[in-house]
Order: sequence, then structure tokens, then C-alpha cells
Amino acid sequence: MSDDTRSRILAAAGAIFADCGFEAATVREICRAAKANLASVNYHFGDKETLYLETIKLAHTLKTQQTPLPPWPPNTAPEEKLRVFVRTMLQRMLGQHDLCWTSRLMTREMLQPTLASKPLVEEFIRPQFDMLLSILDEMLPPATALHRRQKIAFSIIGQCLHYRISGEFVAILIPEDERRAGFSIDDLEEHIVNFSLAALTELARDPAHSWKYTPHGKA
Amino acid sequence: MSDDTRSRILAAAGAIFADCGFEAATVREICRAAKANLASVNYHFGDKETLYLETIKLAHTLKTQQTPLPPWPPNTAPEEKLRVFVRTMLQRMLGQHDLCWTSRLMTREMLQPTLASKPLVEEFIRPQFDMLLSILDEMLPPATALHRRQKIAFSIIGQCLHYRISGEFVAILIPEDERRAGFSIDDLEEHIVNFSLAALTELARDPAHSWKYTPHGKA
DNA sequence: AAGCGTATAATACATGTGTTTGAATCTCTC
DNA sequence: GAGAGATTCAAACACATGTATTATACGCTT
Repeated sequence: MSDDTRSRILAAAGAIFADCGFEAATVREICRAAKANLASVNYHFGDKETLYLETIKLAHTLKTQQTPLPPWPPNTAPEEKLRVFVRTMLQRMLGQHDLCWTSRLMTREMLQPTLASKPLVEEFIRPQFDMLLSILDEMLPPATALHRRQKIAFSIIGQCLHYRISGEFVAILIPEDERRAGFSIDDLEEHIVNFSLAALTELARDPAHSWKYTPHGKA
Repeated sequence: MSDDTRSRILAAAGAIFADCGFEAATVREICRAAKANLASVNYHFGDKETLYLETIKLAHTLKTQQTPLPPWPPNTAPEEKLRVFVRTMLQRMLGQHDLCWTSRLMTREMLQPTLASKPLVEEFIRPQFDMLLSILDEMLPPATALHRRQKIAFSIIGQCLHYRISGEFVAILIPEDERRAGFSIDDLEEHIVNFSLAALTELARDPAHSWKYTPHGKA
């Protein structure tokens, strides 16, 4: 039963921290939501801050075990891998409403990094990022500079992330009926993969960029 | 001089609200930063919340007048318009360190919408969004469905926004020397425009998508 | 059944918060 | 220059929060 209230507190804290942020969330609210006594957070975790860190660790764990890096069959086409990657990312961020506090929590960490950010990136984000890079490797000319591959990776990640971060703004910009019609997770997956593969195809076809783009309007 | 402290408070509040969020920011800290008395916030604004709303309005105003929708010469190529659009967006979000609290504030509103979000979107975001849509209109097959154009617009916006939102994570992922070498605003502008134009070119060249992508892995 | 360690509960305390107050100071008009 | 209104200031208030303390109930060994 000790473990019971402990994990109840963790779950409640996850959702509330994700909603309100560390400072705005109150121990009292968390305990009320967890149906636990006010003192239990102090008993089980010492103080509010280590409860927060513990919550982030949990988000970590849940995320990785809930959607592990999928092991592809040996000869999977990189296009297919990219599709699965995008799908997984969107699913993690927009699907699973009961567990989506994990991504909201990570989003908060992005915006306002705490001490937990660095290990979070190293243990959870970087493997994903490297995997995306390796997928791109298979589709790009072998001599493509590292920083180019990184920026392409960020372009793909940014497209996915946008619907988590700016979801509320999207909801205001696009009327609901239209949103239901063309902005389901499947729709977004199709679009992002289409868009990104189109870009990669064209970049591979014409690495010199026929429209001769140059930075400062002197084109 | 009344107006002086009033605007000093507004400026300080903007930066601090952007850094800490509404709840975590304290009136005392704001007044200390503004070199104003603690009571002045209440005298000039009534309470903390209307100070916050006033701050958002100011962010609004500053942003629109600082980088107004640029009026293109009549026959500007859409590619060039897109370039300027992306550049403006990046510049607003990453450049101008003294005024970048405005975009951080808006980012916060995205993540945790308040009552101010809706007017913010309608008055400030939607015009930009519509302008981007009209630029895309010039480059896409005329029959392109609205929701496709919207998603393409979000793909471009998402790429730009990513460096504001996840900037800290990018900073951890990419070692500093590499970051300096390939992730300046100019570099990002070039990449995002390249990537997006490549996608648009390929989508226009082959609207049926030669790699025959279909959503559920049955390709 | 007694005693012990553990988990929970209710309460108390110190601190920091937004807000208010009333006097002091400044600014401008007459 | 005097007075009235506007503005600033230091201090205080009421309240909510994180944390600590104490007491009680439970499960387990002996």
C-alpha cells in the first residue's frame, strides 16, 4: 500500500506538472488528485523537487517502454523506416490521451530547461535523433555534410513537434470540421512523410538546387 | 515619468513573464528589474493578471510594427517571397535578443493557452498564416486542396518554430563548434527554404508521388 | 499478544506571494 | 508660491504554499 500511494502520487504529479508546470503545480493539488495525504509527498519523495525529477524519470521510462525503437526487418526500405519513425513520433505526441502528459512534460522541459533536461536529451532524445540520422543516411548522397543531415532531421522533427506544441493554435486557425476532415494522425503522417520524401527526392535528384537559391536576395 | 515607470514595468514584465511564465513570475521580481516600487504594478495596472494581458498586447504591437508584413514589389517570384517569409520568421524568433521575449511569450501562450490566446491568433498569427498560404498558392497546382496547403504551411512554420521551441535541446544535441559552423540564422534560412522548395518542386513535378506512399505500410 | 518499524493522517510553522494602505513626494496649474 | 492631483514609497495584511512535527493505525516478527 505504500507503493500504491507512491505510484498514485507519481501519476497524479505527472499530469499536474505537465499541465501547470513545476512552480504553478501545488503539492496540495497533487495529493488531492492522488487521494493521498498532504504529508505523503514529503514522506515518499522528500520534497517537491525530487518528486518532479522522479516524475520526469517515470515519463522517460513509460515513453521508452511504451513505444520502443522499433527493430526493422533487415532489408526495410529507408522510406518505410522514415514512415514508421514519423508515425511513432506523432502517435507518442498526439495519441494515447491517458499517457500524453509525458510528452507535455517533455515539451515543458524544452521550453524551460531544468537540470533534468540534459540527461533527458542524452538518454531519450539523442538515440531517436541518431536513429533518424541513420535513416536519412540511407537516402542521401554519401558525401552529404553532417550539419546538412542534422538540419534535415530537425526539419522532420519540427514538422511533427509542431502539432504537439502549437496544437492549440492549430485548433484556433483551422475550423473544427475541416480539422476533423484532414488533420487526423493518419493524415498528418501521410503529409509529413510525403513532404519530407519529396524534399529528399528532389535534393537527391538535383543537389545543386536548380532554383539557385542564395541567402541574401541576390539570387 | 508616470509613463516612464509604467513602460519600464511593461518591458521588465515582458522579459520575466517570457522566462518564467505567469505563475512563477513574481511581481516583486518584476518591480526589482524595473527599478520600480512594489506597489506600482498595482497602481498602474490594477493587478498582476491585467499586467500580463497588457504585456501580451505590447508583444503584439512590437512584433507587428517591428517586422510588418513586407509589401513585395508587384512581380516578386513566390520563391523569393517564401525566402523572405522564412527569414522574417527566423529573425523574429532568434534574432533581436533585446526583443525576443515577445516570441518566447507567444510560445508560452501556445503551450498553455490563456484567454489571450484566441485574439492573439486572430490578430497576429492568422494574417501571417494567410500570407504564407497565398504564397504557396502561387507555387502549387491550382486544384490543391485547402487542407493540403494548410499542412504544407504548417510544415514550413514547424521547421522555423522548432529552433525557437527546442532551441535548448538543439544546443545539447549539437556540439557548440558544430553549431556555430552550420546553424546560424542564415544557415537555417537557407536550409529551410531549400528543403521546402525542394519538396514543393517535387510535389509539383509529380503530384502522384512516384514512391507510391500509402499510410499503413501496405505500400 | 506485545513490540517494532512503517505508512498515513491532522496539524502547525515559516516563508513568499499578491494586494492594500496611508503617508510622503513630485508635477503642474492658477 | 500654494495647493491639488498624480505618483511613489515603505510597511503591513491576508492568504496560500512547501515543509516539519506529532500522533495514530497497520502489518509483521517473536
